[in-house]
Amino acid sequence: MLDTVQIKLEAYCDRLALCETLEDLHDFLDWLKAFLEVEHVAYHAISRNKNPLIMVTYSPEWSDYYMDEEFHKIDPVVQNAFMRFQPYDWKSLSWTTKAARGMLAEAIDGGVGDQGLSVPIRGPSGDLALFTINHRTSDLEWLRFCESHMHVLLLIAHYLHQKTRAIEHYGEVQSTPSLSPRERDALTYLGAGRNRGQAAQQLAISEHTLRVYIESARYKLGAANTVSAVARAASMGLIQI
Amino acid sequence: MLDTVQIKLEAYCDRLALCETLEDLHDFLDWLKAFLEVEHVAYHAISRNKNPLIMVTYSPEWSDYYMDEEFHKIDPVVQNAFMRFQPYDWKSLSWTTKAARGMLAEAIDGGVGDQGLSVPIRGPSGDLALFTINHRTSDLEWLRFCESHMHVLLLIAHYLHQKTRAIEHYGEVQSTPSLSPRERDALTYLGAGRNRGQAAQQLAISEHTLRVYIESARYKLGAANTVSAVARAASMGLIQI
DNA sequence: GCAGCACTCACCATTTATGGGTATGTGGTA
DNA sequence: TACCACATACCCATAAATGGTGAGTGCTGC
Repeated sequence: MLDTVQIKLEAYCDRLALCETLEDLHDFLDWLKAFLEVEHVAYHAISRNKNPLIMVTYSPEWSDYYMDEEFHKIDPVVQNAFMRFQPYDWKSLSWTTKAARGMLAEAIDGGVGDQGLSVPIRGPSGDLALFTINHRTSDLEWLRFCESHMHVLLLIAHYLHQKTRAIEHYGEVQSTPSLSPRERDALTYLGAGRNRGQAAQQLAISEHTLRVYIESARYKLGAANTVSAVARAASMGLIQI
Repeated sequence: MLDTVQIKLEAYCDRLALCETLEDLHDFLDWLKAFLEVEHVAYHAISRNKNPLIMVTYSPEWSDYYMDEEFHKIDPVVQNAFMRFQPYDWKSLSWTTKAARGMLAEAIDGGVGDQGLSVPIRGPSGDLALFTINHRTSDLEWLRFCESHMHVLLLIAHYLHQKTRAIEHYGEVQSTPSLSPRERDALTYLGAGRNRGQAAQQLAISEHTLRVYIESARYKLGAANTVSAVARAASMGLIQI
């Protein structure tokens, strides 16, 4: 494990720049694992417009078993990704439920190290990814490693996610539609729990007019109904609930 | 303007660590402006549970005018924050609309530099902030500055946002409710545009049962109706649309 | 072991939303 | 200047959601 903070980010970025496909990225993770001198690195991406993307250096057996068992639904590491901003140590998570403890035990049997640090990364439209480093060492040494590498790990996670987005064409496909002010207003009031009558009253327009906005927004968002339209607008950040 | 990449992040973090209130943070921005040797720095935070938080080193006149005119609704810099992952140069934005061009002209009259770089930062629950540096110089010099400081600016933005979240107690106050798996499933299908009958069918449960989940989720989320519940869950990131 | 929570199923009357069609004036953009 | 997107307004038949009430099983943490 590296003892110094001075990991050459240039070397990292240069190596990352060589990647053009997901296979390249997978090779890159192996390289990164050696570069950081940790036992495993992992990258999980969750995006609404794409299938989940998982790239790990864990054994295929453990990965497959993890997915078959749908462990992501109980894994505190994954669950916390939705709530955290700062990178978090696996030891800081709540492993109280029986299912979580069982999974952890199986993971360690499957070759996963007991020390882990996960870096959440967020992009537009609810785009969420998790970059994880995993190792097997003493608590003290791990703590020192994490503290001294925090800056670098944040940047590594950011650039890795950026590269993945570029390869997967995340930015292009999203094409966040632009809603008119009135359409935003309409969806905002509906999202706040008002029904159409109340929303129309608060916007000082007729309910009929309000409906035009809703349907227009629904069309723009490609939503099948009002619920979906409001949900999409909310998750895209087009409206604030 | 600094010519080298070697800004001491330690100095930055040490200075930031001294901040305990929003006033401190405002002073910090002034310090940071001098530290980076740029004309202005700005921080805008948008969170659904909080009032928008704006801290800038622009003149109070321009800031007030900006808010009075609600320029954020037409400002391409702000609008792009919702769609971008990477830091973006103001020149890369679309200034085609008359309103945007007019605002830009007024901004420059108001003391804002013509060169700008904005760094979007995202936290949990749709939490979005924007860290901006602003200057008045040649395109070439600005480009070199931005390229050479990209790493540092990303980290500065991250830590600044982290500090702001800590001071504003973003993470604590939110108290994101925890939905049961079935409740999440129910809201997810509804958010995807299914009606209750379809959602129930896909979950292989009766429509009556589905309703129990919806109402339970609505109660947990404090939502007045289904639309609001789905919208809140979506904007909190509890479900993926 | 018990309390609590998650999950499952059922009915009925009332309120609300939806889909589809049609029309006009205004503002900005190409 | 021609066109397009936006904002405004209306009707009607059908489909869907809501509110209130009740009850049983199984797992889990204290």
